[in-house]
Amino acid sequence: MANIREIAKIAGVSVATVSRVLNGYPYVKEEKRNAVWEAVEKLNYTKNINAVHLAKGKTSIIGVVLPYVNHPYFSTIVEGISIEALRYGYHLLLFQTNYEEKKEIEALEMLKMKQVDGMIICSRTLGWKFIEAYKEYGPIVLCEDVKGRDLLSVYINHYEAFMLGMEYLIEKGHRKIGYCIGRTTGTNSKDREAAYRDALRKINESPRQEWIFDHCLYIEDGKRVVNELLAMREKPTALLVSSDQVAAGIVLWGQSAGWRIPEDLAILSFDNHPISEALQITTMDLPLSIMGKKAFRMIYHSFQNNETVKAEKLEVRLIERSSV
Amino acid sequence: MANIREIAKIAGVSVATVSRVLNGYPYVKEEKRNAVWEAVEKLNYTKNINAVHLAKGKTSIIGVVLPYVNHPYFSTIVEGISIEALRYGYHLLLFQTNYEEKKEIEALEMLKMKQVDGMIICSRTLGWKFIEAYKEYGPIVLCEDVKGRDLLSVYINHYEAFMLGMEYLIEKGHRKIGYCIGRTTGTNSKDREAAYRDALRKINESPRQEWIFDHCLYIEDGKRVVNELLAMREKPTALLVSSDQVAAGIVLWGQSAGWRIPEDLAILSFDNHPISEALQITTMDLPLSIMGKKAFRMIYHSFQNNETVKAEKLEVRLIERSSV
DNA sequence: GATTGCATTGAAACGCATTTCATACATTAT
DNA sequence: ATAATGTATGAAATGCGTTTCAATGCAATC
Repeated sequence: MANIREIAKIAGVSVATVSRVLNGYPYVKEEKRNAVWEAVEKLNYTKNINAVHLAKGKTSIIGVVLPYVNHPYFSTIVEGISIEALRYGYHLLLFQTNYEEKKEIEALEMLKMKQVDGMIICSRTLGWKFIEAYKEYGPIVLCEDVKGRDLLSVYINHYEAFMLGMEYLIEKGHRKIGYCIGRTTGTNSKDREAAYRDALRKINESPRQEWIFDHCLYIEDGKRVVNELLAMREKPTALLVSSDQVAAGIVLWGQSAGWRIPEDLAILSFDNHPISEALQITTMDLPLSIMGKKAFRMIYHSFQNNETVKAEKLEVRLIERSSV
Repeated sequence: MANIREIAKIAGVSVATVSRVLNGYPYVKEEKRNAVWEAVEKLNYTKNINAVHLAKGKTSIIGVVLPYVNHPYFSTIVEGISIEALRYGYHLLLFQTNYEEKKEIEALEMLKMKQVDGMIICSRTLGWKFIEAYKEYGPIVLCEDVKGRDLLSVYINHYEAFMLGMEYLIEKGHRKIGYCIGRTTGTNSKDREAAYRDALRKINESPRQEWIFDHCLYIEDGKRVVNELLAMREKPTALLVSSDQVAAGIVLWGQSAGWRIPEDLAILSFDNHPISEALQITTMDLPLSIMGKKAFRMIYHSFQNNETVKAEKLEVRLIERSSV
């Protein structure tokens, strides 16, 4: 493939002039400009973008770290990031980590190696310290409350959101409440657990381990939850479910086990994914796509080195339907 | 940031030796090797990966072109690609196109510019010719039947799959059959339409335009379909639905309109997404994750320039449940 | 007529790792 | 003892676009 020097030779100008033409800079005579474009045409030339990246010291690529692409929670965030990235001429490099620390570190290393200009971490398992060690190489935004640490953050206050949910259930008369969560580690999960415990404490109920269902991510996990519930002597009367997907699974498999929702089991879930509307599940609307967009913008602003807001909290709201 | 020359200076060796150490090549004395690693440690050095990309002429990045990340059909393919890419040390650059030609071209240009070593096109709107023009810059695999064209392809024969579905519906006694599809253009869609028409012809029914529902992608599109059906004087008795998501929407909103499935409306859909199991929807299992994996492997093989199979057809199978 | 300033343009340096080629020494085979 | 291998190492070329700096040409200002 041709390079800029060949173009220069054919067009009878210097490489600097070719570069000027290619990048639309002024101060090039019309005729030379034309000569360059003609040579470009003739040789079917395209820039080698890796040389550009090297020379400029940046790539216009943002890394996106997430455990699974295939979960609506994450793919909605990515969608948001993607829309905004396109608007500003950025591309997205995907790092699917499966929550393995090694993969997360590899992703961060890509920031240090200048593979990406910035990083959005949708969810992580790696400790703070580790991540902070990389922020000198480029902006990193996390989709969680960083609790005052010096990292960028766009987040939903899951303590508040879960508390809101708990209060709603309690207000509806529930006292025996369980919950389903994707994992028990991670800021978001810890916050939710704290809200759960605090809410129960307020009504003098103590948390019951068997009513806490871990590893609930996908619709089919709802099936497992239903089966476990069926095997229990004492069931909760309500469940807070961290994902509409799982909630849908619980509702559907619960119904096929003969349960009426909410009479036999009330469900309050999170995300406000269209599936919750289809099933009339009461859910907490989480602005995931917006979270993605804001995460991108935060990175983008930090490139313009405007004084950026370090952390931005997004509001949730309860969508009352008929599963509670 | 330090570079390889500084490391060489500090370690008292040449840059070539540093490169050897960094890349684990033999023929370096133990002591020099150690000296290099020490210098690396001391300067907190990391390779500038853009220089590596430039020097090697490749990036170990594969481009993934798709219209929407946020649809289970595509995110499942991406998941498959991602798993396999990770295994072989490749990364994924996402190109969300929204089916805009301009964006698809931009993606292909990235192949020419050597931003990516190869490209997987999950779905496209751009013509063949255009894509073929880029295959000289790297392997391109499409997730559709390329019908003998000289492009790599991993595909599901949607004519057969749709025909299978039609025959199943017909066998169950249906003659008034409609279908829902994501878009009407595109190889896969055209193939499905052909199967639909051919199947109807066999039973001497003529296709009815109002029973063909376009733009059906997400669960909420099912709502629209139900509403349109409710407004019809003569409804079909069965619907072939190209996505489980839409099928789920139809089943759920249909039920809330008082329909019994399959008595009032039979539904046969595609994907075998877990939602179809939860709703007991009869569906055609499409090996989407496998398609992603195979697409990646095809690219990978073409790098090893083994003689590669140019096209691979994947089998589908009907999962009988109770929506027909 | 001299000075200031903008428009044009190219040489060369820069960003940085990889890889080839030549060289030097140490072994092993003949 | 000599040829043939293998080990070890560095200089220099290579991949390629961007950017700085100096220089030249030409028009406007004083």
